[in-house]
Amino acid sequence: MGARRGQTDTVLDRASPVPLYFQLAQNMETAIRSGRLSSGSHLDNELELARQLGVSRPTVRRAIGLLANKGLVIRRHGIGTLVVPVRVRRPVRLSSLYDDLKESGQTPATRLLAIETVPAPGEVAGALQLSRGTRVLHFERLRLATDQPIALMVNFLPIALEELVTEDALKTTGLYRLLRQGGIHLRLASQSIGARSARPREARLLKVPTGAPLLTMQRISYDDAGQPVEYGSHVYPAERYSFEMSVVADSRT
Amino acid sequence: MGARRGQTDTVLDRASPVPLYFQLAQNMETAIRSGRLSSGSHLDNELELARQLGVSRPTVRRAIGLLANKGLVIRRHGIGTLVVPVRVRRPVRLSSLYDDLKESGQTPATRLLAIETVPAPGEVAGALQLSRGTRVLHFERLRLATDQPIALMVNFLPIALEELVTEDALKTTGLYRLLRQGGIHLRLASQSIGARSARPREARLLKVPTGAPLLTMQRISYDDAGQPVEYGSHVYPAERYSFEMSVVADSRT
DNA sequence: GAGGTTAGGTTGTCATGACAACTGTTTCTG
DNA sequence: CAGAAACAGTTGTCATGACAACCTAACCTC
Repeated sequence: MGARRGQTDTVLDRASPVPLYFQLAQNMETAIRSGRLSSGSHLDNELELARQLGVSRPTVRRAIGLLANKGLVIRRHGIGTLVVPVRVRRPVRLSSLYDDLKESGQTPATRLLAIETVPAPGEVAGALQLSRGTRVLHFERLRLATDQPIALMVNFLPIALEELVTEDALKTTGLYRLLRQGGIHLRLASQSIGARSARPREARLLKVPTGAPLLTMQRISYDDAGQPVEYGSHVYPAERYSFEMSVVADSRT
Repeated sequence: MGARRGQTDTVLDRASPVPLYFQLAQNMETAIRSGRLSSGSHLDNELELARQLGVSRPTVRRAIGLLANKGLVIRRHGIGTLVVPVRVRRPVRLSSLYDDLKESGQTPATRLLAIETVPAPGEVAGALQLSRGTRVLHFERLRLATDQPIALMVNFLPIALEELVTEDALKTTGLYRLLRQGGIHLRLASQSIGARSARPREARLLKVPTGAPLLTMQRISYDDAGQPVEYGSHVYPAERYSFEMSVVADSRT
């Protein structure tokens, strides 16, 4: 016996606080990444999936919509939904380098070079929407992956976060995880990626020749309420770091 | 007389082929960017908006969802939806450099350095899912903004597009616009942003010193059907170019 | 006055139903 | 045999209704 099951051999938990469409999307993503749903194959149609899983079609559509936004599947009007060839992606997102490294199996380490409060320089004050000279929390970290330096990060935060972001905490945890633990939910960031030559101090710290090409990123992060929470200016040795991302075209879905 | 109107002084056209939620999202985006909806202010609640506009709540939600994904508004459960401070954004998207330049008021120009068919190098063959050595269309362009070189772009396309992407067409139009006109809808791209030093030829073309830092981008674009359509390898002089983007955190919306 | 409780308003989730629009195939027609 | 037309199957759009979860502020109680 046992009900006829389709391609998604999953069980949804209606008692869970996690929404059904989200559970479903995760299950499908797992199925795709594990190869249970092979590249290029058609998904069952939406009505059929809804019937199999005992949910409504909008719920199925919403789950598939998430996957489509991630670029894992492609919908085609009149045709169906197909699974995209899986590729390695490191999407640009609001997560910490620490998490990313851990996920990829490397052993991350942090050297805290400085932590102090300073008057905000002009650019920082503008970014954090403070008046110039307001004292802010400033720190500088050197990030290593398997003993090789991969990032030099300078950060400025509003002074109110001084108690949350402490010296000890920074040595063992990434900044974003810290903020999340403190109940601060980052929702939005604007960032700029560029390049320039390594200055002598940077070169020494990152163990590259002076003048070597560096990737640079400036980022301003905002929380739930739209308040700026962090200004970061990071540099990465170009031969050891790059940004991978997948981009989905504006489709009206 | 005249019906009471809320913050979105808009008219929706039910006869238009453009979906209502999309019309609404565009109207709201215009209102936000023009300042008619000021930063930090609350939007009317969803039911109220639905009533004002004569549409259903799901339609309003979908429109607001689009804006939230773009980072223009932030939704807060139990609170409402607020307008995010407007900032200059150049989101990473599937558009052409040509379009971007035109939008920002510069006068773009293109010098076509080469166009020919060649056997696909290994990396290109892999990207386009062809067997190594298959002939592909290859071309190289130098892009200028107000007579200053800002990008050196190398592209490889399947040979089938030879008739669409011609020498004359490339001189006057961007590649992406060309493809769109040819009925090819790009839906997805995976790209990698990095940096390295300028080689002599690149330096000469881009008018920077040899060894100067360059931003690099590799991109593979896929169409509707998930087929790879283009492989591009571009370099930008770091002092004249950077990637601006806004990132929205994974929220379950 | 401080703290907990309640009420009202908001977004979040989910179901059901209906029809439109698009695609590929089959069938019909000339 | 070729082209046009009908058809079946799919995703796209939109409406209505209901309840849950969450936040703020006012109120009540101690």
